[in-house]
Amino acid sequence: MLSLTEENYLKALVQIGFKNGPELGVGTNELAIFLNVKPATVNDMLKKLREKGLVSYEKYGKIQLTTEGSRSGIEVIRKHRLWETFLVERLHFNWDEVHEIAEQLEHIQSDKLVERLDELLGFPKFDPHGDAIPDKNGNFEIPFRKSLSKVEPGSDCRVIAVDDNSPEFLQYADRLGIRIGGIVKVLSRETYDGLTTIDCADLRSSVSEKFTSQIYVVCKTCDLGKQCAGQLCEFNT
Amino acid sequence: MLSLTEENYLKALVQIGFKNGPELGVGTNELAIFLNVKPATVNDMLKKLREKGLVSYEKYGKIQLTTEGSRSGIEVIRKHRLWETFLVERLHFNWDEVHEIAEQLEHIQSDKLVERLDELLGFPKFDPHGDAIPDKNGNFEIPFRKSLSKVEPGSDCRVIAVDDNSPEFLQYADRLGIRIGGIVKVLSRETYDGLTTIDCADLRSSVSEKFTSQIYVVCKTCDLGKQCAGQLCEFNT
DNA sequence: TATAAAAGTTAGATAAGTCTAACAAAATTA
DNA sequence: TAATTTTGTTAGACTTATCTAACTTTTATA
Repeated sequence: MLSLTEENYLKALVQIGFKNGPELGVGTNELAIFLNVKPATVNDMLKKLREKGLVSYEKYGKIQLTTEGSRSGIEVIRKHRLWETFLVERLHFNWDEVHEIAEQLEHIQSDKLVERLDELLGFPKFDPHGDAIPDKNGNFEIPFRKSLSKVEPGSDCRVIAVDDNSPEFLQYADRLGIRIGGIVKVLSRETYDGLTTIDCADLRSSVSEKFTSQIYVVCKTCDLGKQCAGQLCEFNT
Repeated sequence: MLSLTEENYLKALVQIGFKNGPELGVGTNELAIFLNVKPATVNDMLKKLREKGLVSYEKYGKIQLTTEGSRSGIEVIRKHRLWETFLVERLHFNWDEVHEIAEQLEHIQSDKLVERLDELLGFPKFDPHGDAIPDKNGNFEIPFRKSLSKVEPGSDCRVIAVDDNSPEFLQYADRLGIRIGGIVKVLSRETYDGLTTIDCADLRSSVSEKFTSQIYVVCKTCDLGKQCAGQLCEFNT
């Protein structure tokens, strides 16, 4: 049985692995910054997780999840994303309100509860931020996608995910008319600083690269999270 | 902000108050047994709760909840019972499976979540065990009711609540055909040991006083949790 | 390659919630 | 009412997860 804290460490390691590639391993400092604790704290916890067979690492080396550690971390992510989906779809929360609550709900211990929740929601593959929900075996779809910051001016695209779940970011996105499944027209981009002008839901906005890099899109004829059939898709290159 | 442990102490004090009458106060040992910890532990926690203005007690005296402590304890009970109702009504759990999970869910911090859940469920007044669910102001109905162990042989009655939420008890009740809202015919009772013979859902059973004392009923023509109009109700005396 | 910077480790401390063992007060009962 | 039992308290210790400060190893750079 894992403590809440242990679950958070494993979840963090999985999440950092998603970003950097799991084969690279994770450093003590990196994990400390991610979890907002001190490196010394991470070091202590690592010894405990290693004892339990959840991570492998040697002194001054990189941290790697074991199969078991990865399984547990992915399970926490599965629960988080299922609860977020429940909160938005069944309790009518906005997408910027659910992250904090799901941070609590993800630690509820009951396999049966998770399976029933999954069933209630119709076995969703993506959560309200467009992130893939692992199934009960830990498998999930990694859809073809592109960062909005890399889309050629002149293209129309469909938002399928956002990479920042903070209320600040999500409320800003809301104000610009950006939502999962919505169409964004990329009008132009400054070469100097990457500032991009977009049309979205009848609103024209100029947005920073910091912002556009957090948004993932597919071509506008792609279905949610699915690559276009054939070679016609402009994103498929 | 209360810790999970503090919430459990306050909830326990409210629950013991429901049983004994809140005006009596609660002893250190009694609370320790209820929470399955040692009296020394309770003593320490009491000092902390007193510091926070949640309980009042003097050395060697009885513990009393303050208004604020009572409000917090009732809120935890509200959340517990709403989650139990959700688990049974929306996720199709049996009544014997929900207590443990609700023990975890009751500590999720989000007022908005609780209100939305209440709304989703249609502002229920009773949970799957027949216990009253406090509303958002902490008010709840205390229905007129009688213990099955005190019902006169020859009477027909309707089960409205059970006082033991353990899986063992609830599964036993299930096997005998007892459920909230169901009719029980009391056929006879031994004066020696209180053993009662009942008919329920076409099953005849003999059940101990330990068992019948955990079951609350109204007269069979009473609606769930409501006293009969007029003076005709046989329980209304 | 020598040195400075960054990353990682160790030792010792703290707070929350728990325990045991010893003791003190209150309640019961002989 | 005196003795015994029950109830409640205190002191000191343990565990988990965290910290700071000092130190070591690795990496980057001048």
